[in-house]
This record gives sequence, C-alpha cells and structure tokens, in this order.
Amino acid sequence: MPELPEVEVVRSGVEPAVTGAVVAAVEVFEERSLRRHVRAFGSFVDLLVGRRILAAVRRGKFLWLPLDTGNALVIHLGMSGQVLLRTPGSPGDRQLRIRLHLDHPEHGELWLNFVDQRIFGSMAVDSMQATSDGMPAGFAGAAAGDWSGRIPSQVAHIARDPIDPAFSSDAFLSALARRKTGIKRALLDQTLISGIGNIYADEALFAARLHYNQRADSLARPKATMLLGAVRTILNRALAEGGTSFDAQYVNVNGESGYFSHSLTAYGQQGQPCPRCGTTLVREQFMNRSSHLCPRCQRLR
DNA sequence: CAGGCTTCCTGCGCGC
DNA sequence: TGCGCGCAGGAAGCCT
Repeated sequence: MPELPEVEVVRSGVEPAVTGAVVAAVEVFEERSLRRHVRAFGSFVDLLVGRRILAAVRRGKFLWLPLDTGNALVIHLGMSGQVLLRTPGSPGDRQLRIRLHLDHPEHGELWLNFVDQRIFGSMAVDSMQATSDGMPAGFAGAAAGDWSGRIPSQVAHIARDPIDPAFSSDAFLSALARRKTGIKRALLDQTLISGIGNIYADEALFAARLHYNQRADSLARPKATMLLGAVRTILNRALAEGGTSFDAQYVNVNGESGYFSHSLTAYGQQGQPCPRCGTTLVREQFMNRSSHLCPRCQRLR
C-alpha cells in the first residue's frame, strides 16, 4: 500500500540516520524477506557488514541505500513494509523480519528494523549500473555523490516517477497514446510511470473524470496531459501532508506513515456522495482489486 | 511481444 | 464463542 508519498516519508525519515553510518551487524529473522536478493551475488549479511551507507535514494516506490562498495541495499516495502529506527535494546517490533545494527558518527548506535506483515516487501543487496539517460537515478534530497548517476540493476527497468525532474512528460504521453490497455492498468505499470498504486490511481482518475477501463490510446493529448497533472497534484499534496521529521520517524511506533486518508476523495469512499455531482460513489472489482469511482462523472466513452 | 492473469503472504473483520 | 472465509494489493513471472 505504500506509494510514492509514503515511501518518500520513509526515505526522508531515515536519511539522516543512515547517511554516513556503518553497518555493524545484520540479523535476518525471515528468509522470505530476502526473496529479491540474488544469492549468487554473495551473502546478504556479508555484503553489508562493515560497509558504510552513503545516502538514501528513491525512485517511485523503490528505496535504496548506496554503499561504499559500489553496491546498494535495495528496499521495497511491498504492501505492508515499514522501516523503523530504534534505540538498541528496544523491545522487538511485531513482524520484525530484518534488523541492521548501525553505527553513526553523530547519532551513535541505532537499529534499523525492517518490519513487514505480509512479506511482499523485501531487502536485497544489488550491484549498481549507470542510468540510461545519464541523469540522477532517483531522489536523494540535497545529497549527491558518485552514486547519483547509478541505479541498482534490479530497479533499472522501473520508470522514473512523475515528480522526478528528469521524468519526460513527452515520452510518457507518447507511450500512453500507444497503449491499448485500460488507463488504470497503464498508471499502475511501473515500467511506464512509477510511484502510483491503487489508491492514488483512483484519486487521479476521479480528478480527471476518467473511467478505469478507458483505453489509454483513446485519450486525446490534452486529456492525458490533464491526467498527468492530476497525478502530480495528488502526489504532491500527499507529500506535503506526510512530511515526517527524523525525530518523528525515530519514535514512530506504527510506522504506517501515511495513507493521509483525510485527503482521499474517491478511494474507500464508496457509498458517499460524489463531491462534484452528488451521485453515490461505487466500488468495483478490476484487475483483482477494487476501483472506486463516480459512475456519473467517470463514464466509459 | 504486448497484455493480462496468477502467485506470493498474513491479519483482520465479518457472517454463520 | 469460534471457526473459516474473503479481502487488502505491489510486482515478478508466466502464459496467451
């Protein structure tokens, strides 16, 4: 469920704690949380212990911590993943899957707990490769370094997200115009545009008055441009509402970090009147998940 | 080869 | 009260 804004909250929250820290030890409590770690590349623990973390970078819903070896610790939260910072000796978090013991030159020793109920999330150490366009691989706050133009290999196929300065609106709109699939499928396709999940897809489609199954190639360019604008507006609003400080992240117990539900006008609002026309909002099954929409404002054309 | 379906997962809430 | 089922959905991988 974490989408771009929630992952960015995690990134900005852990950034001060991990940047410059050395990994002193690693505990893996759940092997399935390493599903995306390629064992042939080396032992997850061995590739981390003794290494210094250089930054915290995000593209879409993917987060990675570049290491002084040139590799990166790749983190994906999946459906239910959380990254929690803890004082050493703290009582164990429920569903704790992996723990990193960090030694930070300023903050001292701390634990980075990877908690994940459904185990759709994962951690992996991966090699890095140059970005195909030579631009910074993702968002890293104000930080920059040799790692900036490099991306973990297993993230290389993920498209840039719409709030990335290097995101090409033109290329996206052109690709959209060639897609024969439904517009919601396209929005959720992380190789086309990243960072959008079920919740913000529904929000953006509501704002743009589009039915989830409207074919992507049927949208006139101005309509597609308007939809992209709606996506950006919604993601930026959630980002503004989700800002969490280092201290807040440190003590955050539930760590769910958002779902900024007060700003949702479509998702989960079935049965409520449409804010535009008063028609009752509905929930429909689509792609094995639910879509929330106004049957009057968002008609299939 | 684009498109789309299946699979992986656990906790919670609901109905009987 | 307790059991079992349905539901939540990100993304890899497979099939058509």
